[in-house]
Amino acid sequence: MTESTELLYPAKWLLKASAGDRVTCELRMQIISGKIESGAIISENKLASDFAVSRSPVREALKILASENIIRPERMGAVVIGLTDKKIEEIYDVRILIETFVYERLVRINVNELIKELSKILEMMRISIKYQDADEFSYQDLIFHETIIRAIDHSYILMIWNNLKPVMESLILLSMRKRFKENYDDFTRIVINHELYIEAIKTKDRNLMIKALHQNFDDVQGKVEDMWKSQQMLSKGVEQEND
Amino acid sequence: MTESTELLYPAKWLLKASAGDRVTCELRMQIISGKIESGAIISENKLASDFAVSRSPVREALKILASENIIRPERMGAVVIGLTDKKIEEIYDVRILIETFVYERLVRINVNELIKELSKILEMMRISIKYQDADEFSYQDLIFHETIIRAIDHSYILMIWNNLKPVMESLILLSMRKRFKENYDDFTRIVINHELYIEAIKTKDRNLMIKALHQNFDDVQGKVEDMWKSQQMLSKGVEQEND
DNA sequence: TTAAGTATACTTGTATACAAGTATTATAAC
DNA sequence: GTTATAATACTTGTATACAAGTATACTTAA
Repeated sequence: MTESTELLYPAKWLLKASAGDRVTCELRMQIISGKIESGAIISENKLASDFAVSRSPVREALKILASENIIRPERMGAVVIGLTDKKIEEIYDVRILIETFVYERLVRINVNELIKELSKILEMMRISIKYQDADEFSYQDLIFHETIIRAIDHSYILMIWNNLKPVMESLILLSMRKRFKENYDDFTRIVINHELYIEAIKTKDRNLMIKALHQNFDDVQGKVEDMWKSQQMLSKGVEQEND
Repeated sequence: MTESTELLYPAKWLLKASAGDRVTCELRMQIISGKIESGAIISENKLASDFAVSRSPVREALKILASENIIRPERMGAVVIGLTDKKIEEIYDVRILIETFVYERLVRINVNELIKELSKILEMMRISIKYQDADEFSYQDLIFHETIIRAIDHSYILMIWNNLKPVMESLILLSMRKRFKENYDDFTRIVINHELYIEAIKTKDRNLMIKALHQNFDDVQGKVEDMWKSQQMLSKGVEQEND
């Protein structure tokens, strides 16, 4: 078995992280990128030796990935589920669901601080694009949406976001890295989309909000799916020649 | 410190469970019931000796309870957050959110099997009431709603439910036990509410669905809150007696 | 009495050891 | 060759040991 020592998850995001977190993030990336294929059976001992850590942090990682539904624990070993097209659509179902809920709350509160914060993040996104830093851009993109969600101070909506976030993060990382290489023009449009977001929140025009939201997701969803499929092909390309 | 050896979580639900699960469920009940008060600081070592297990299953429990937002890990020890009125309202926000989503899907699919399954569960609920088995009733109540959610085969909506479920379970257990003793008549109304649910799904009348849903939750929400507050008082009263 | 520094008793994170159970493989009987 | 049984090499769950870091308390100096 050929083992690539290259890490998929940004190393700088794990500087102060525990071994458990490192294994969790890296293993998640390997599963979602397709480096570890769906259906594969993984065991704690095997992973522990692969990552050169003990079973303790690996157990922690497997518990988390199981709660994210990308692995399924069985009698002996866990089965890798990974992501399907259907599941990616479902993720965006939930994002639209909670962001719609959030917007309904936002129109009833003062959003001045939020607008300022979002503008700042958008500036950061522009810089990330300028320097072609895909990982930083992904980070800011996620923070943008998280900031909106946090604004309504709703612990269980935030909980849903937190449960969704890691898988989203992996997906977006993989997608953005590819787009920076092959579809650099996409990012101009993404920035415009986010400007629309801010405008919709500022004007508190409900219809504009809904429109911006769906426009963003409908657009992004297709893109992310395409990119993800490409990524799947890419990673499988090495060993797969049929079709 | 006075320690009650009485378990809050139904022992029969943990017959084949691991020590980790046992600690998780019991600790969750102790926090939500108020037996362990909000603001209390808990440490792995202390809990391990309290539950007479090693730190391994305790660590597992704390990770889960932290993801449920009822404890907050800090530098040294974790702080008990527990549930506030606001958080209980938020739980029901999310329940309404996802069940509304689920209903929108249900009107587009065949619900014959679902109706049959729900009718069966409702029968079980009636038996539980007849024999005044609060724990069994709570279980069937949760299963009723979970069955509806599972019917649309949506992994991320189900994930939200699964994240919400344990805390819901604890809340409902505490609420139902109290109501069986003090508000036995409530259950007639609960059964009628669930009959309405089934009818709304069967007829696929969207307005009836929404109405049934809100009627059920608005009603239950107030009740659960009241009962929860009473439970808080109750458990604190007992503790004071023991001092 | 007060302030600073050190000793001690905690804490978590990780590695390792052990027990109990399960799947697989090898062996023996037919 | 086929089937039943035993040996084995795995698996997870739990306990324990150890390392590194942090808060607390005590001691000592001024």
